[in-house]
Amino acid sequence: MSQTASAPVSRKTRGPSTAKTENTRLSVMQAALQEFMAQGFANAKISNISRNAGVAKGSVYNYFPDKETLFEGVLTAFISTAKLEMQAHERQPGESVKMFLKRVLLPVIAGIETTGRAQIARLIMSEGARFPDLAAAYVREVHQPLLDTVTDLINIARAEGELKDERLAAFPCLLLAPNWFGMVHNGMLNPAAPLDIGALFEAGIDIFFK
Amino acid sequence: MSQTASAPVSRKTRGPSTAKTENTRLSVMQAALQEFMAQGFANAKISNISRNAGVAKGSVYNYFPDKETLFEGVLTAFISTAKLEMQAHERQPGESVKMFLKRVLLPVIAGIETTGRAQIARLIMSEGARFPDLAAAYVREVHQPLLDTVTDLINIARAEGELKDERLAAFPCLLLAPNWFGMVHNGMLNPAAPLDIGALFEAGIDIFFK
Amino acid sequence: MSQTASAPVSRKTRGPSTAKTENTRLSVMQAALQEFMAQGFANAKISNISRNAGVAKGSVYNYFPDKETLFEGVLTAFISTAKLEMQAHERQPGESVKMFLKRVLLPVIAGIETTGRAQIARLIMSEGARFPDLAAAYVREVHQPLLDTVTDLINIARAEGELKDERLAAFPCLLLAPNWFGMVHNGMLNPAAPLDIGALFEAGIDIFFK
Amino acid sequence: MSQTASAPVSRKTRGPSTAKTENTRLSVMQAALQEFMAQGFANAKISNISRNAGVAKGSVYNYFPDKETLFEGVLTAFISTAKLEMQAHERQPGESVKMFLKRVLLPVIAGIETTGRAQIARLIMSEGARFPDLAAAYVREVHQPLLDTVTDLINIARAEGELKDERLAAFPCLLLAPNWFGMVHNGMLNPAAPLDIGALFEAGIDIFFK
DNA sequence: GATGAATGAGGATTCATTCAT
DNA sequence: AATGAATGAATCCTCATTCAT
Repeated sequence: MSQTASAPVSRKTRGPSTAKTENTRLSVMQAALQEFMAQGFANAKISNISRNAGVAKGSVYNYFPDKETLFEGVLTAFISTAKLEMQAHERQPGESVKMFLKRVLLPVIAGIETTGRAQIARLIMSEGARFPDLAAAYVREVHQPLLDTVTDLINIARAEGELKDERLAAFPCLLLAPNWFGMVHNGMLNPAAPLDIGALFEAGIDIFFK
Repeated sequence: MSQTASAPVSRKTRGPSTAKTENTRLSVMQAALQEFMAQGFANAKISNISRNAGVAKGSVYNYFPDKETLFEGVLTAFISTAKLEMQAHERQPGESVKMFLKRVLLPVIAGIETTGRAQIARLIMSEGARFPDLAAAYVREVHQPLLDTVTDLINIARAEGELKDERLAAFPCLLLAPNWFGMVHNGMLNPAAPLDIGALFEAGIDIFFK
Repeated sequence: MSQTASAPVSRKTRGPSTAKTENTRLSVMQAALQEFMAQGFANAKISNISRNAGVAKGSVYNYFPDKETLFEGVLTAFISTAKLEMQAHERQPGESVKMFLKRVLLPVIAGIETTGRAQIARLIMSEGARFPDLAAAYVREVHQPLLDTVTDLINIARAEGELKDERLAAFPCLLLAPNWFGMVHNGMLNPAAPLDIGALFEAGIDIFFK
Repeated sequence: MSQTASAPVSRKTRGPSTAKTENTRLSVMQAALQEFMAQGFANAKISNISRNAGVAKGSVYNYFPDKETLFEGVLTAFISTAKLEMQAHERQPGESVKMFLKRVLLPVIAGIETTGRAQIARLIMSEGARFPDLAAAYVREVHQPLLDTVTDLINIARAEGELKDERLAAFPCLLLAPNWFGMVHNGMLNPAAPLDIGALFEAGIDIFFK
């Protein structure tokens, strides 16, 4: 990294440009994500993906050896994207856990439908049973970290006397359950009358934290 | 069977063949439910269903015109089965809503995985987006009635002063959210480490009701 | 190689790039031969050939317009290589035809598996029906010359009284038949228990020449 | 077999007739054999096979799970057919081994091209390297039994003093080598000028047996 | 009604070949 | 000349559905 600007590292290799290649891969992945989210794995068509990506059918196979790998690859990639970077946030001096949750976590949850996170979670719900590795990746990358964070906060609240009830500490996932119900409701049970997941989550916070 | 040939009862609409037919229809439906629950709609094979039902592949089509109708028919039928007959229960004199919930609803929820109700719910979660009518039927027959019952109870608890917080009354579904999270967890996120949904639900009751 | 830079020989048709080009062509041909021998025509992959040749896939097409031409080109070239240079050898004074065959031809036949000749012959056997031109080239360049040589020798042996039986003269190919059987056996029928083609051929000589 | 005509055993089961089914299987197998012999495995098209069999493409898969199994199944079946039933023949009193070979084996070999045996042998030669199980089956069912028979006869001829030379006893396959060369010649090297394999084989017999 | 062989539309996948860089 | 990503025709295989028996 001590290299100065006078040393142009990226010398184009011969042949097709690397940039174009990366664009193609990205197009394919985005088109695939759309198709899988809209149709599910079994109903998704490679031909739809390639068409929407603006490439030939065979091009998809230049990047992923088969449909299954494409599915897992795309989902895994977007799962990483979906990671909530909670650890970057700190409680401010004198801020209660409840306030911290509302300030930091609530906006994220409230935007779950608009950022695509709910879509991914629903795809995991739909296909997780048939793609255990994928589900495991989702849990490892997204669900468990969030649950761990929430668990820590609950324990802190207990220690600091903010939280009297020990039940939530026994089942921290209760704090997140409203989100899951909301996503199920909005995507599967009754998409015509979607719930406001932010409101749901906030109500939960209010109840759990007295 | 003690009926002799001398008693040829006139029957245009009902006969011995009808009973056999009904048995066959039932075999097909049960086999279909198993297959759909295990594989999802797209991966379910009519041939598996007919084999497990002990009939020929073509016979399935004597009862259901196509796979989709079979799916919706079977699910709809078993959804009715899954209805919780809460209305048959009454609060006992002096019983709090909380106690009533624990006495009547908790056992049902606790057995959700063993009675097949969770399986059906998960199938709705997996396929609901692609079968809105089915999802609507599930909501109408199962989810909404339960939610209505719970809502009523919450309102009663509020009215009787048992429940101080008005948030639960605003979002009664919060009471049921833990169940949904549990079903998602056990079926899709981490089947290897299933949660005790009964315990989860009970903890929720304890927290929500003080 | 001792030529210095101060001797820029004028060469319009030949240049440094030509040498490089020839090397590339040779790499491709060798890799192609290996691939075709190992996989047969239909199963051979251009991508394997280019990889093993250390060039890009497209470069193969700078030298051969298509797979078929590559196949025939490579085989034809190596067929020439496989030519047995029998005509360079002379019978020594007093040497019987039988002795001459054992001294000159037997070693060649005995080494047929290790020199790659058997591999090429087997490729001709596998693909000859689909590439008649190739088979014809093989016959013209390799098989027929050997057969002619052998025929001449048999006639000489007959004339010189070394060979009493006229049947071999009628069917000189009988002398070569053991080789073909050996190659079929070793490559197609039972590669796990290869025959010693040299021994087979020698036994044939011994029997044919009394 | 003591059953009289008054006991019609074959009662039609419900559904499609078994006879038609067997016809279909046979059509498919024959069409497949033709296609594979004409094109080799890799170039054979299932669509050609089904068309020539007069059935739908999918019907082929009712009998064989995939192309490879079809190939091996068909070949294996016809290999059994190709078995030479030599053991049914006995040397007549006073008949020399040589005469016996000419009376019994020669006609079979002479008709090798017209009975389809040569075609099958050539298919084994073409594909044996890629289908070792098939080659093994051919050796086990066809080649080895014939070689064993021939070996026995050679040993008998040796024992009875008809055959002086011990070389043939050491390499009995030499007796069969002319056939293989003939098949290679006629199918792969020079189909335009086919050899008379019967004449070739007979000349071999004459030479080997003095 | 029951049967299961036959059907063929549909979709995943391969790979020789092209061509912009 | 060299490169290798892009192409798409070609082919295997699946499986819901039909229908003669």
